Amino acid sequence: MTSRRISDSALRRLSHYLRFLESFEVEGRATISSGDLAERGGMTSAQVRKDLSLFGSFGKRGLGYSVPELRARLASILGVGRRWDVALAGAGKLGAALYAYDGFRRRGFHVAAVFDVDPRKIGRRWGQLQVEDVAGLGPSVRAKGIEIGIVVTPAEAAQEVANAMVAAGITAILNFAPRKLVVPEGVTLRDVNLAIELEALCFALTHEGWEIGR
Amino acid sequence: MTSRRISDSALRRLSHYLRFLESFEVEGRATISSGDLAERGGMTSAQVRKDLSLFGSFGKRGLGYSVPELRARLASILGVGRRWDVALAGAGKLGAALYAYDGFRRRGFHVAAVFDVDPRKIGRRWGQLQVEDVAGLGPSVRAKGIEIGIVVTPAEAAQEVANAMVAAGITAILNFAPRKLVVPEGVTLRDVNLAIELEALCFALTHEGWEIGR
DNA sequence: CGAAGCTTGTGAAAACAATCACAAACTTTC
DNA sequence: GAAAGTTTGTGATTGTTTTCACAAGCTTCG
Repeated sequence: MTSRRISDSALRRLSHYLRFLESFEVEGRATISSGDLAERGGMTSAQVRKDLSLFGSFGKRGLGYSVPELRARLASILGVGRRWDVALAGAGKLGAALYAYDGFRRRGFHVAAVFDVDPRKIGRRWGQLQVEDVAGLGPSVRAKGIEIGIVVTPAEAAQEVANAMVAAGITAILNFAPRKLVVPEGVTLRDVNLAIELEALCFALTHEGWEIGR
Repeated sequence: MTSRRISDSALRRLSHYLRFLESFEVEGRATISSGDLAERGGMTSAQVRKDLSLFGSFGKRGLGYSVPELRARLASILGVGRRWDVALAGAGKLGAALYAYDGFRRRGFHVAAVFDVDPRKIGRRWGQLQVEDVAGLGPSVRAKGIEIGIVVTPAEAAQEVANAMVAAGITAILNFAPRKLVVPEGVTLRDVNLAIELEALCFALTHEGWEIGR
């Protein structure tokens, strides 16, 4: 196992490149230069090339990159070519919004199970699914071979739910609860904290003239 | 105004410190050291001190920081002491979830207007509010003195809505649409792109042994 | 084919961010 | 009130990420 490392910013940029390439492909473009990609995303061409060079050399000097090839390579690098089954913990409004979010489906993310503690919610139909009791998260996740968990519970319940996910073999968690979760080594955790994003906006409004870096 | 600069990571950490201090204050703690804060947030004490020192010296050597004082200082630095009025563009499921999200309200963010293009949605009651026609965004935002915009439209509509917000004088935008928005100098834009977060998880699942930095 | 024109891939340099380490200043203890 | 113990604030150092800059390789054109 060659243990290497990529910065979060670089990883995000790869996702952006993929999106740009998809739209360029729809427009029927055959090749594209690092400069074009950079312009589209507001970065520099050197950065695009450095990012891509982390994973090999896909371009042709004098010509650029083949749009379909690079798109396929990026998809494969990011691991989005296939369907990923996702478990949603928390059948509230945010959970429902994510469940219905078309962008996920289009990217291959498929909500395969929804859990909640609330007896009034358990058993309700969500499309093809039925909201399950979070007490049965482990067996259900294992049975369905789910690999990704999304935590959309209130802050108080988040850690417990994350523990259950980890115990069920999930090694990738996206957390929306405004609480710092602790997960064991080997489990990838990402946080989306809406309050923090808004606070950054407040900061900008309050400190005109300050620049917020990278 | 001295134009300075703060890194995005440092700004996020300030938000975290604020949250930690609030919970420490509830627990009745009078003072706290940089080491305690660091432990709570999984960073180093030197980092905590460096972050805080960007805005002054609030601590007492040998003792640490006064919890209520530092809490107040951070709130003031971040600009969260007051109420902020927010315009929500997009009355879909995600918009509804954000509207109902209690974490916002508790932090002083108050949705003061909701907009949509869909005639079936326009006019519907959302709590105290009524969904307005996005065509009237400018006047309504101006009349209500709204300073923060949240874009929760489909990708295709996002840029147009952002333009309208900017034209209406909004200088801070939080964008949930999976589309890179272009805003003029002086407007702060932050993106929350759920697909990108999930793709980062896929990357981790696909590349076991790779580390995702900072 | 040879020259002109692009564009990649990548070492080297620069910019930026995190950590170290320690003097200075305070508190507590005896 | 002196000594021991804490903890801050910050220069210096180390580590990471971005940008620069250019040789090498490919395409196009006459």
